[in-house]
Order: sequence, then structure tokens, then C-alpha cells
Amino acid sequence: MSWPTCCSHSIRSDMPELLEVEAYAGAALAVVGRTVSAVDAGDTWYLKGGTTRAELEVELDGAVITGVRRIGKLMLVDTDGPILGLRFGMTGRLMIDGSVAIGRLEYSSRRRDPAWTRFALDFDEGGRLSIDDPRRLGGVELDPDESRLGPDAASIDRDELASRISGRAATVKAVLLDQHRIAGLGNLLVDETLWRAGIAPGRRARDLTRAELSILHEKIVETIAVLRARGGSHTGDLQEFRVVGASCPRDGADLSHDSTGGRSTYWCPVHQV
DNA sequence: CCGGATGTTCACCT
DNA sequence: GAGGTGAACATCCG
Repeated sequence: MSWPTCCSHSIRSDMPELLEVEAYAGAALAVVGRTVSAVDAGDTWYLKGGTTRAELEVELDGAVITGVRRIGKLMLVDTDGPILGLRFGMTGRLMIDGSVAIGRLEYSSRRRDPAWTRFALDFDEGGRLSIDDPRRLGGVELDPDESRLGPDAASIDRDELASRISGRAATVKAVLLDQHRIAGLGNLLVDETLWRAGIAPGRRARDLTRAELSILHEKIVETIAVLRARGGSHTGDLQEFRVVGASCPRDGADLSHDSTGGRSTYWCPVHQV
């Protein structure tokens, strides 16, 4: 699978990292002000953190949606009652009023199955918010503990990033993927960021110099901004080279492919040191 | 047919 | 405690 790397300002991917959840949250603003008329939480696997179906039904029925926020990859739906937390995993798609909240043009013909609707809210005013998730990798939680997430990667400042990373014996990639330390970066954003920063993913986080931490911060912010403008987490300069046997688009070296931080990793052994 | 895929949590090692 | 690995989830795609 390869994607065009420019020119669209709409998010096309439906496999969410920070940027995709941001777009989902933006689309979900359409239901702010509506009153919940029905809760469909029939898939109990999808309920996380001890949240029960009965709890969701009792507490959300009749609730008014007052806002939608995002921290990292967690989408938060504020109501005049509890807060509803939605996670999309790799395969969850947010549907608002019958259409895919992002990528509706690119994926209009993509297969859908009613059985994949894992959670839904209906409204007195009409319309519906639901999550379609073939693999059931996402989840729903009432009043999720927001304090368990690190600061959001899109707005973290340099000193905070440094203090959150410093001293860790784990690889820098593993630390960047750890949502408790920094929230929002997924596998693609991390590989793209480290590629741009010239830092090898397998470096011990505690071994990064002050200058490297500074560059890393700069590249996190830059990568998020650039890929947001292009249309999503899959629009990085490295994206189309995430295939075995590809060469680094910066210097032509053979890209390395391994597993770091438990995830498939592509990186350049020449300019990432 | 097989393996891997933008995620999270947990059990189980070292 | 920390860090690494693999399983589970269930579908698509090369």
C-alpha cells in the first residue's frame, strides 16, 4: 500500500494516530449540543476499564453532549454527565450521522459490515455517533483516567519532552511510543520523526545528548505539523519506503527493517545514528 | 496459505 | 522495578 505524499488537505487514512483522532474529534463536533436518546453498547469486549453496559446506558441516556476533546489517541466526549472516552486502536472508524468521519471520498467503496459496529449513540435530534471496528482493537470507557496519559505530543514543550525521556534505559522509539510518557505518537509518526531527526530508533533514551533531545523535540513538532497539512500520519517522506528492500530517500542507503519497541521499524543506518 | 499491519493491555520472562 | 517479548483481538492484503 502506498499513498500520494502531497496536496490533499483532508485526512484519508482510517487507522488512527494522533492526527487521525484529531480529525475524528473535529468531525464529532457536529454532535455537540445533541441529547443522547439511546446507547448501543452490546459488545462487552469493547468496554474497557471496568465500564459496564448498564453503566453506559444509565449514565449517558438523556445526557447532552457539551464538547469533544483529544489527548494523544484518546478522544473524549464531554457531556453534562460523565465523560465518554473512545479509543480506535488500529482499525476503529468513527462514523458520524452515517458517514465515515474521515476519508469518506477515498474509502466510499470500501467494505463495511453492520456487524462491525461496536458502540453507538443515537440522538433525540437525529443522527448517530458510532465506532466501526472490524478487529475490535479499540474500546470505550466511561470517565477514563486522563492523568495516565503523558502530555500531548502535538503541543509538548522542549523541556518537558527532555524530562519525560531522560534517564530511560529503553530505546528512544519505545519511549516515544509509550502513551504514558508522551501521548499521541504511533508507529508511523515515530519512524518519520526519528528519520527526520537523524536519530537511530534503537538508541537508549538515556544516551541522547541535550542537543539531540532538542532536535528530537523540533522534529516531533515539525512532523506533526507537516503531516497534518498533508493529510495524515501516512503522508510522511518515509512512508512509501516502508517496504523491504527500499533505499533511504535522503541518502540512498539501504534502509534497515527490524523490530524496535515491539513494532515494525524502518530506518536509515547511515544518517540515523 | 502465511505473515504482517498506523494499538493497547496483560502475562510472563530476564 | 524495568524492560523485552508474545498473545489476544479479527480482517485485509500481498
